[in-house]
Amino acid sequence: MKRITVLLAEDHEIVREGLQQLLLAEKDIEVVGVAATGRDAVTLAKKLRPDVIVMDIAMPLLNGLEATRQVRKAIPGARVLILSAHSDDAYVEQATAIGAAGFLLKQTSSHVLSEAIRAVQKGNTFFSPSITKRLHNQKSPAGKPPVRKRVANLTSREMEVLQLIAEGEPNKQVAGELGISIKTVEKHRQSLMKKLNIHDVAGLTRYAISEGIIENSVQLTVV
Amino acid sequence: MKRITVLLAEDHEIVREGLQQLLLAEKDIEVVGVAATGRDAVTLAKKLRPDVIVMDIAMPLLNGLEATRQVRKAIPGARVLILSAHSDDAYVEQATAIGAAGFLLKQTSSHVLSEAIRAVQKGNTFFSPSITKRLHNQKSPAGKPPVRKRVANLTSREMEVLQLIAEGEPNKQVAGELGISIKTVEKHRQSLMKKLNIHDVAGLTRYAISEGIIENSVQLTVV
DNA sequence: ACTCCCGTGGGGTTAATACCCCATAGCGCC
DNA sequence: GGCGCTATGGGGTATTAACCCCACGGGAGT
Repeated sequence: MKRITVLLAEDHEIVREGLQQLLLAEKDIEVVGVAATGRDAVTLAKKLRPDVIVMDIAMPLLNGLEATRQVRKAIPGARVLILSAHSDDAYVEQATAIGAAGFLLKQTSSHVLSEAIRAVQKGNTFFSPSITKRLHNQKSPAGKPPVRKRVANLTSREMEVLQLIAEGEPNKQVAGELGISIKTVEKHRQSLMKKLNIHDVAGLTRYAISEGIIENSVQLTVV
Repeated sequence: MKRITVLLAEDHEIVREGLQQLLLAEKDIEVVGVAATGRDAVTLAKKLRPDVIVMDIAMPLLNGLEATRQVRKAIPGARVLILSAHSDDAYVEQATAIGAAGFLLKQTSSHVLSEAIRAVQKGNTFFSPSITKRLHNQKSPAGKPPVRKRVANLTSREMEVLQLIAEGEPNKQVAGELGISIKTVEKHRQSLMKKLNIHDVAGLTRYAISEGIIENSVQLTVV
């Protein structure tokens, strides 16, 4: 029997290994890779080509939604199952917009995880029951649902840079992690500042938090 | 052999069951109860009297720190191991102040969890390495109380400056509004950076938001 | 009385940022 | 083919931030 290969992207190691342990009990599922950042998730997804990618949203360096976008750009058929602690409408909406195959809340029962993975692998979609319910409630045909367009008109690269800025990284470090020159980072920085009409780091950080690009109070003090 | 009895308090079911699965592999540890809210944790702790309580901070109804306080009030000898995604100094300080036996970050390796449980059960304390390091940097005596200084307690002036920084004002503007010199603003800035162990504007902004010093949702487009 | 801390300022250095100029290459689109 | 956009880089400059040094006066403890 061919087992379903899974890439697990979740930044908290204890949680990640817990999930791995859970999936270990499923005989038809095999975790072939794990990632602690969105960037690693993208890299490993290209390399391993797993059947399903289980992707947490709140991750350092590159958040799960942006990582999903990049993965699906590189591998159009990739099946991504979003795993999130929060069920903000903006998250769900973005997830579906970028072609995520499912959206699972962390507060749902754990045995649902394997079900969702199987469903997604088959080409179906899988959303947490509470989310499905809410989507239906909101599917009012009347008027205009406040469908806020993504995040301004930022490009994928600008979103990446924005996240790293909001996580407190100086341009030099951003450049190193993205493998580009400081000048290019500066360019992206200025572009997104112009687009957002926000011209200081504090404002960008507040924006990133309010848009869910990063979690509130991310402590990245490596020290 | 008497196994160490553990009460697991964590609101996200998937994560909780993952942890449970992890602990299932440890032959000397037995999870005798689980709780999804702080209130349940307190109730179950009184009823089950476990050797160790593993307590997440972010939980509905009653957060983990407050739950810990109540548990230790009812059961003075209770051993509580705090489990948190964030390592804010304020959290750590509060945790030690209310008599938590340990503080574990979710981003530490999972096998540390069982080690920490064993240490705590024996009456020792257990803190994540990175936290220990930081506590030492803040020059606490090597004695029993790991910390006694008010770590995150800023002076009112520092609080003022922090708010203005987080709102995106440069030092010059802050100085103007407070009617003091730029040099003094710089001084306050450095003082609070040292106290919070946060050394960039983005981090200060995140901290200010997480502490409720400024609002998140509002866009302060002063420019 | 004496120390500790707070608030107030000044002097520096080095690094980083915000903002201009410029260019090349690739891509989709009409 | 040209147009717009994206991403990549380089050259500047002026401002700001982060981090040292130093000082003085005034309250609050002990």
